[in-house]
Amino acid sequence: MALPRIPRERSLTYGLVESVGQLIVTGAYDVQPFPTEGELSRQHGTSRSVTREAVKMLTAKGLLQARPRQGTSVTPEAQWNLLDPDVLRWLLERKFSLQLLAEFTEMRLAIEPAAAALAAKRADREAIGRIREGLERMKAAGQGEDEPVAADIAFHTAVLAATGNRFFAQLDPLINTALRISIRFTNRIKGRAAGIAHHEEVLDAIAAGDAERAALAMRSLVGEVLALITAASAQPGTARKAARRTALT
Amino acid sequence: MALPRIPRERSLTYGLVESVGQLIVTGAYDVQPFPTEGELSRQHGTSRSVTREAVKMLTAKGLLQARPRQGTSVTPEAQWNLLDPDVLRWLLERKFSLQLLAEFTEMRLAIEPAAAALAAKRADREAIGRIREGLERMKAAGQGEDEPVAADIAFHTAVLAATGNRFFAQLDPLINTALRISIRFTNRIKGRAAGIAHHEEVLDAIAAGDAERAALAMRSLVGEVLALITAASAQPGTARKAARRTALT
DNA sequence: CCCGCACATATTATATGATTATTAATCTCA
DNA sequence: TGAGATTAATAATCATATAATATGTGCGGG
Repeated sequence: MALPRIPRERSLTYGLVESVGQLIVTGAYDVQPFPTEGELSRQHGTSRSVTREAVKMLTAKGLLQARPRQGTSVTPEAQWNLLDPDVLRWLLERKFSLQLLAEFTEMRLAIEPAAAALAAKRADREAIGRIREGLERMKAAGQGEDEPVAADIAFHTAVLAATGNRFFAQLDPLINTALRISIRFTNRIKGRAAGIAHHEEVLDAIAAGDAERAALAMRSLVGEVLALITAASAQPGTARKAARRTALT
Repeated sequence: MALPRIPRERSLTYGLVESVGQLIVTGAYDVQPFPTEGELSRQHGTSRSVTREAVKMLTAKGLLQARPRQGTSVTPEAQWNLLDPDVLRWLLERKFSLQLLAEFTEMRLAIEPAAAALAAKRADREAIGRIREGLERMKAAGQGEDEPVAADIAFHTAVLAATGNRFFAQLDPLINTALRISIRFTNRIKGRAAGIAHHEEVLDAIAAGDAERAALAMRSLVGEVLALITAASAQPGTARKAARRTALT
């Protein structure tokens, strides 16, 4: 039996991508210009090869652009590939804003009901089984920190996978990232019991093959999250507290 | 006045990213293993630095993974970042399939009606102006090849931008890519007059601030495209013809 | 004072060779 | 047979040199 084998992902290069990526999204280079390759190498104690490869990866994610004699620079925020899981994670963890979370949730509100409808239409037994599994885990989970979140995420992941559509499935890492943040935020405000009822309704509708009801149920589920977020952002002070809570390190 | 200044994007590295990216998505490495850095350099006549940087960019897009002693390998297709504009473009241009186009259009069917609704709710005058501009261009366009397509794309781009939501806006390059392919495909089947009427209805609803009507209009617009695509894929032979039409080079 | 051209210059882009770290595969020995 | 040590292949990293490319600078002429 093959071991799960932990992927490395902790080479100097990947480490540099992480650090510099986080620095970029937090706006560290909004005032001072982005350093040249040489400086960047010196600052992080890496060779130029490593630096260049990290810069190239960040370029592929749309965060940087480089031209000879002009130097490397941070691209305008509008060009960042927000749909890259790394970029979204850096933004949500390092530069959290209720505004950003709200915008993402608006997109979830477009995507997830459609996903539930597709899943219902497709009615793949095995896939539905995995959705049910996620729900059971949610119900069984205690008041710990990690397991309820993981179960909730597993539910949404299973729904996206059940669409049989590669693009919906691709949104999974993004929604996972955002959910981890989002749940941490909404759990304080609202108990989990109501949430479970909603999830149950989604599963029922999908299992029954009722696309329209599945979409409606999912819409009300996500819509409630969005309502919580927008309500919180209207209330001054909450944003700062939320940022503190979600910040890691 | 600063010239538009053509971005380079044609360095050896970017060229290599393009070639290898296209080779990967077409499945060239499904049978034979992905070459080692040294071989890849030799095959493409580039130095190891260039090769490594290109590999790193493709790694950032989720197409490759590398580990010492094991070599570089193509990641399972499920891990490819389909939401990266380059990856989607390579797939649609080099390994076109009606199935993929249909799946993407399913996602459009979830996204674009919601975008229209958000645009209507927001009712930003300037943004609506840009949507109208796209529509005017569509009406004015002759039977040329490029301008009608560009105008149609401009319309959809403007709607996404009018949402004021960064994530919807981010989907623009993806939808642009797919639209370029999609229009080329559907135009053969169906005249453009009906299309313009639908677009007009979307604009009217957004301008009137009627979110629900905007969503419905957009849904029927995109839904029609999806119907064309699924109808075509049911009809044998069409797929091959479509692939030939959309293939570049 | 302004324009246009050559030229210097800073920076990324590319090339090359060597060294190190990682890990799959093999071998050794109990 | 199996666990542990060894080997070897490969990416990862380092160091250095050269080339290409924009950007500024200064000079000459109008």
